[in-house]
Amino acid sequence: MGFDDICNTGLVLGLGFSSTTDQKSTKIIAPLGKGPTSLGFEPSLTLSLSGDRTYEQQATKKVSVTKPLNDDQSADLYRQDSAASSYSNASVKRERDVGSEETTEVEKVSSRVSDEDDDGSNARKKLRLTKAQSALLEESFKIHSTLNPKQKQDLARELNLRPRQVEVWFQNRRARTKLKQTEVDCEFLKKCCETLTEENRRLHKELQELKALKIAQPLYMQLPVATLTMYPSCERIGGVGENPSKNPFTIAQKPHFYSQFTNPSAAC
DNA sequence: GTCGTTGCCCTCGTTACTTCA
DNA sequence: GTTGAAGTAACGAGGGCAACG
Repeated sequence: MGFDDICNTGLVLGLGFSSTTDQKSTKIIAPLGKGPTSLGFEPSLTLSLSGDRTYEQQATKKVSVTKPLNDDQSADLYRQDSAASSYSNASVKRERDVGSEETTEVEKVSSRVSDEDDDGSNARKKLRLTKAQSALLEESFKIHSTLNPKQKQDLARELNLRPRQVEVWFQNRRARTKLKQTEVDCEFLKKCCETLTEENRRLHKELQELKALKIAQPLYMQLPVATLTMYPSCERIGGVGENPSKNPFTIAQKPHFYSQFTNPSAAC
């Protein structure tokens, strides 16, 4: 007896993925309003992820980037800053130290970097931002995950950092945020997978029980309908209540030809 | 209107450095 | 003091978009 036999019993076990599946048996709600949008699918059974863009900056990215370019003031500021640079390399050109003239004692680290810049050494510089700097950057990030040139300039001036440093910090911050969100999404999907696996296992077990019941009781020995116990899942699959005529268990609802031999207590 | 170029910014992946257990 | 892991600043590559000629 194989799977085909199961199918021949007239019992139907439905467990699959569909975007419109009635999912009342498993109620999993995304813990976050944000979903794993990086994945190209939505587990349909209960993983009705919102589909909201996880990172709103995706939508606002170009706005925040391009809009300021239309702002003559900020664009001029940026161009002015660019013009002040004597570097030709694009990446180096960004390394403008606009705030170096306002160095304070708080920013000794960044000052050190500026000094090294003056050396012209090509060694990679790495500084640790002060707590105050990090706090202000975080504060700004909460408000805007991306910065327009003017905001960048202002923030850099306020922090006594180069605009490029602010820019890099925001880039890295976005990356870290995305990474964290991905990890959260991953955990969520793992839990969903476990739940679905468990549900699948349970339904298979249920099916086996029903199958065994079917075998134990030949057709002419079917129990009267009143004695049948309908499993909740079967009710769902069978559509009981919607249209009784489509009930897969209707065979016992009609008086059977051999009903006089029916023995509810027959165990074999 | 279309095309090529330029400039800017982005993400992604990586490297290098710092901090901490 | 050493070491490995984690965190993170910095970088380069590649791509998208807008402005311009």
